[in-house]
Amino acid sequence: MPDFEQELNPEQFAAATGPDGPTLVLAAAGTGKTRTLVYRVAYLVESGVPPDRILLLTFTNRAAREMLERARQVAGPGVGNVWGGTFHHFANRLLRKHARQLGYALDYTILDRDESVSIVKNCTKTLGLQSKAFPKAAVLLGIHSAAVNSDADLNDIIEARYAEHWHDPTDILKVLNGYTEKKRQLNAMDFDDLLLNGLNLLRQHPSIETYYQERFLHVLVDEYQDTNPIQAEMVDRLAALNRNLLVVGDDFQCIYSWRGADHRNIMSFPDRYKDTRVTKLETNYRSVPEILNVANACIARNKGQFKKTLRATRPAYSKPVVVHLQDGDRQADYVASQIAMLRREGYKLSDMAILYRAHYHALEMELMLKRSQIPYFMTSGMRFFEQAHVKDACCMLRLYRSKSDELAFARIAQWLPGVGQKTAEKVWSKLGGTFNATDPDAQQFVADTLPAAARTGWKKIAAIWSTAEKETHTRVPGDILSMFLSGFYEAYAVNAFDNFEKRLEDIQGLIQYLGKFKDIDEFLNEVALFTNLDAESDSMDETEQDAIRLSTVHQAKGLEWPVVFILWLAEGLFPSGRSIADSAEGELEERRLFYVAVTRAKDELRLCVPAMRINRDGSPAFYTPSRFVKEIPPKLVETSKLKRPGFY
DNA sequence: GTTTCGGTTCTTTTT
DNA sequence: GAACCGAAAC
Repeated sequence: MPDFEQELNPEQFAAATGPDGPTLVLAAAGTGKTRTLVYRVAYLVESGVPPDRILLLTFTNRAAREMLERARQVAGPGVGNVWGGTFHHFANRLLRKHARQLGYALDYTILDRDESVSIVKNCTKTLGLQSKAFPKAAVLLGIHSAAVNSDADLNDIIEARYAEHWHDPTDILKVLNGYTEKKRQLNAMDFDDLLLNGLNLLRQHPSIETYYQERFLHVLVDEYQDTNPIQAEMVDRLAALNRNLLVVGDDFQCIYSWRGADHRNIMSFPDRYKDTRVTKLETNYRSVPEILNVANACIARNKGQFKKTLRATRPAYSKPVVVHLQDGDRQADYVASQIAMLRREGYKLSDMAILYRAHYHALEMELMLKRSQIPYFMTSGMRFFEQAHVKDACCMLRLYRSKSDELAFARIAQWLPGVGQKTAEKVWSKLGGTFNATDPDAQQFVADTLPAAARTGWKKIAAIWSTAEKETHTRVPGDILSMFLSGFYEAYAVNAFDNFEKRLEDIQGLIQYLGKFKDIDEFLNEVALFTNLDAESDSMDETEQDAIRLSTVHQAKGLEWPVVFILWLAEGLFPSGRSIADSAEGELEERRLFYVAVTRAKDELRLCVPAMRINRDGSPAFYTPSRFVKEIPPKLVETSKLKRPGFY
């Protein structure tokens, strides 16, 4: 039995070893929130709670994995049976078991963004509504998603968004109803459906709800400030019987309200659970006091929050530096030279991170790192599993395992010359909506139905499934993809992509990655939910090299580095122009985002304030410094103006 | 009727 | 880069 009292500070100890019942842990940044959760899980297991009756909901799958790994080190191997993961992941797990109750087949597919967009586009076209004046598919999906995630009425959302440019909601509703129907027909769910259906399972089927209420003796929720109403209701329902609900969060760090997160969930928690024990974690172990001073000054401007003040434990070090720069290139120069300097001081590249508001803000920085041959990791805007070639490979597996995956069929068919969307649709309807990839007759039928130019290619693809089926007892999942590469895709990729080498390497990486799964189905059931961070921490790259991290602030949530650079602190960029235009709430959330960025840093913080940016068309745009920089009391930072490159 | 190709436009944040 | 649109090519 570990000595909890010795390994935790009094605040953490109280939270980790507290009695049953509703508990709210207000954990300011860097106060050992993860540590507390880890020890709470370990404590529960040590106290005799069966691990598989504990549910730990986290913001990323990686966070759950890391916490459970650490808890295992404290409390032993049994911890591995704790249910852990994101809300989407958990809902998926329930639905893979019970989706029939809601009218889905259990092998439903999960639609990613692109697939959702193209379905909505088709609906718009079918209804004859496409025009310049009609909202684009992505916008429609945004409305739909906002309605689902904030548990609001579509009409209200439409009214709020189109207060100025009024759209008749009937057409929008028509399209979105079409989208819903099509998803049903495809036996598919989008990300929002996972959450909503997961909740509906509990709402509509008392026996299922009771089963899980009894099953989970303890429910723990991380990053509770970023839950939306759907997620909050799901948690409330799951914990309703045993009432052993422990939520951890920091209202200062609520940065996802744009996707329905409502920090009122955390604010009102003590009201909803009258006997809540509230523990505050305010002792910060992460950052030097100079950084905390900046963070505290920043967040003090946001009113209406739980009062928390970060208390420093580390000795004084040096003040964060505000650097005024001419433009993005100078900014990149500056950061590169600082990296070199800090490395000479003994920091590793993996001790440093470069954070920014939006992916495209990293452009000059990335080029500079490439030129200087400084290795970097970047979770780019495009996710690994959303890239065309990776989806191609996945569809190959999907159609092998499913007889009704229209989307996978259509994707595969369109690799073939002379086949586009229409032809793919026709063949699929002639198949009667079902296709068995390993059935020679079905393969032949498709060959006969396709245009002549497509037949050679089709036979190559079909042969892969047949071979896989025949030799399946000796083969691991990745082997199908190896055959796919050599038997078809390499030749295809060379003609289809200019950077085909990179893409083929990615598929090789995917083949490696598949080795982690029991079988193809286990992989396919969850692939749509994998994020870059998940894939990365599973080290898809076999080379674990020292590299600097480039990331959006959102993706940096929960992480920390000794050295942090924040780029593009200019009005309109960070804070983002769109956000502050949207509503008064926008500025508050941007400020919380800045707070999150600042509190990632342990030792060194550099705030970069460029004055100019070259637009895409080559014209210059001039910027004033970010309000968040101007708000910092001058005595809390060092300020330097860099005029000429080379003199840092 | 479909597919393919080439030129144009625009980047918030993500499960 | 990649999504969109219009026009050429099949």
